[in-house]
Amino acid sequence: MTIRTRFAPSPTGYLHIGGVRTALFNWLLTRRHGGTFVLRIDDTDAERNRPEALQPILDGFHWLGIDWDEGPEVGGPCGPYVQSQRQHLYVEAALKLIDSGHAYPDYKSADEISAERKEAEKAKRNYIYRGAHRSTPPAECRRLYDAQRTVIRLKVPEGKPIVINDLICGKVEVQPELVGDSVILRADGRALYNFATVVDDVAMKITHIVRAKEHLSNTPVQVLAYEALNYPVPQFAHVPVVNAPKSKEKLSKRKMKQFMTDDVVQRLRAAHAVPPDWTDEQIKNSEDLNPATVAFYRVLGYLPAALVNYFGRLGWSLDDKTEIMPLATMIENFSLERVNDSPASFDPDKLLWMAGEYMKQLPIDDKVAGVIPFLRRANLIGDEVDDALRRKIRKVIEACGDRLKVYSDVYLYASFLFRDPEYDPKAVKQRLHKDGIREHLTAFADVLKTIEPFEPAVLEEKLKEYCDARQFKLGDLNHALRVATTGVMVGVSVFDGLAILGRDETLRRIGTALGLNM
RNA sequence: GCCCCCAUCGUCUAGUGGCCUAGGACAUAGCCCUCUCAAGGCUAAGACAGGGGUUCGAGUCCCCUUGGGGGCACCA
Repeated sequence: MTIRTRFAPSPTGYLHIGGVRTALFNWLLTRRHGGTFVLRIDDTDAERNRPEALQPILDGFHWLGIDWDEGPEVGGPCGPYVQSQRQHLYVEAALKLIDSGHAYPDYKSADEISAERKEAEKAKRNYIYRGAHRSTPPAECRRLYDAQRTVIRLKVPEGKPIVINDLICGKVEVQPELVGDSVILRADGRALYNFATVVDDVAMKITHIVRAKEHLSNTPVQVLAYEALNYPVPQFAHVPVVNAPKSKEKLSKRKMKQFMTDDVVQRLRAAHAVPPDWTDEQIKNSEDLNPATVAFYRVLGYLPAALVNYFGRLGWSLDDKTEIMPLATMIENFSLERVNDSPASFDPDKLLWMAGEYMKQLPIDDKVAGVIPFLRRANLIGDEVDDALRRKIRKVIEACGDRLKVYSDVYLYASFLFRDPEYDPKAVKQRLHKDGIREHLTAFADVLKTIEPFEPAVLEEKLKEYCDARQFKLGDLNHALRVATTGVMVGVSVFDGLAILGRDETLRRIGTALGLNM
């Protein structure tokens, strides 16, 4: 039997990290077994559905390299893959259930029910709803419904427990008297999630439903729907939710706000990932560029392979040691048995570490190609990249070395190589206002005029010579050179930096720095 | 309130009754390297929620307690 799985996001405008992890598990399982992965858009709730909200989700998957065999863009034999276009199927199925005695129309108003529910809550009684027509004969139910449309409810059969054999949670039993007769179709014919998803999963021949644990409580109703429709119940695997960092609560945008640091805001601005007139506060409250979304990591220049590896390891493990593994290894070895039973907290620190590991392994040419869009967006380079510029970028990347964990790190370490320094007053005060620095900087500038070739190793040698001869602390002059030429205290090696700047530019900047009145 | 699920270092995890004096990774701290920042090397600190069973033997199986999470919709 070949397996068929699906991921069914609702179009919210962004791809959430928790969703990606679930999608990834589905995808890995499917690729492992050579099955078919279906992407379906669950937009039954019109209020949540914005037409432009789908593309960011598809973009996110494309970027991560998670592809689907059937769904939007690619089509397939079970389409359409958008629930709003399948409404007639849900109506059809619901009517079938009325005729077979598994469902009934219900005329009690939502207000009345919620009032009863509130009352029950107040009295600390459990509220399980059963509609008036649950014992009305099917033909009569149908006559009533045809005469006056209303909501249709699924009739929960009493007597035997509902059993779910979950691939991750094991056997879960629920007593039917604890499950209310839930609405499957609204009066206007729109289906509810619990019903639409079953009808679609049946129509799309889904064999394995891998989804977040929060759906486990919905599952009994869905199982009843399968049984009522007389379809085989698929395999369920409820994966534990992803929690917020160092937290026991589900990951949410609000919980991630603390990771919108000033550094992040600066990078987002530099990359022009947000409108220039936004305030810091607006950026920090952004809906789609939030540390709980995939797009956030994309605009900061995380490598997609690192995200896939990280999320693949969140809640699943290969063995007792392996952290970094090629995608092929993950696919070959993925199994639901090794998915943890308990929730896992998302750890941005570990993700960043992993991003660095992937960046280290990336061939230099790929790094150059990858960093160019980031330089461009920040206006550090223009649209044209000629050979000379490409060589320079290559040198910059080499100089950055392992400092570059994500592409936006280039802003931090190497911006000065593409534009004039922005002198940080603190750096100037600390490094340029020391005793003797001005004199030595001036004198060493004369040395720089004669250095040949103007390359890192030679520069380093000459600086050492200069300092040794005058018994001056090498570090002090070095730091001064850095601040004079870059404006800041952190960056690539001073010698690499000077060599890339070139002699004339280096001397010009030292001159500027010496004239600085800060 | 009711139902369901979960429980190993701060975090991700290994552990499927003896291989466990509980292993690895991130983060943390110290030292080394060093022109800053990274990277790298070495070291340290750090966990079986508690209580009962079962067993020759329990992190591992069972029960209870506690703690946490999710759900109880004409949301998905």
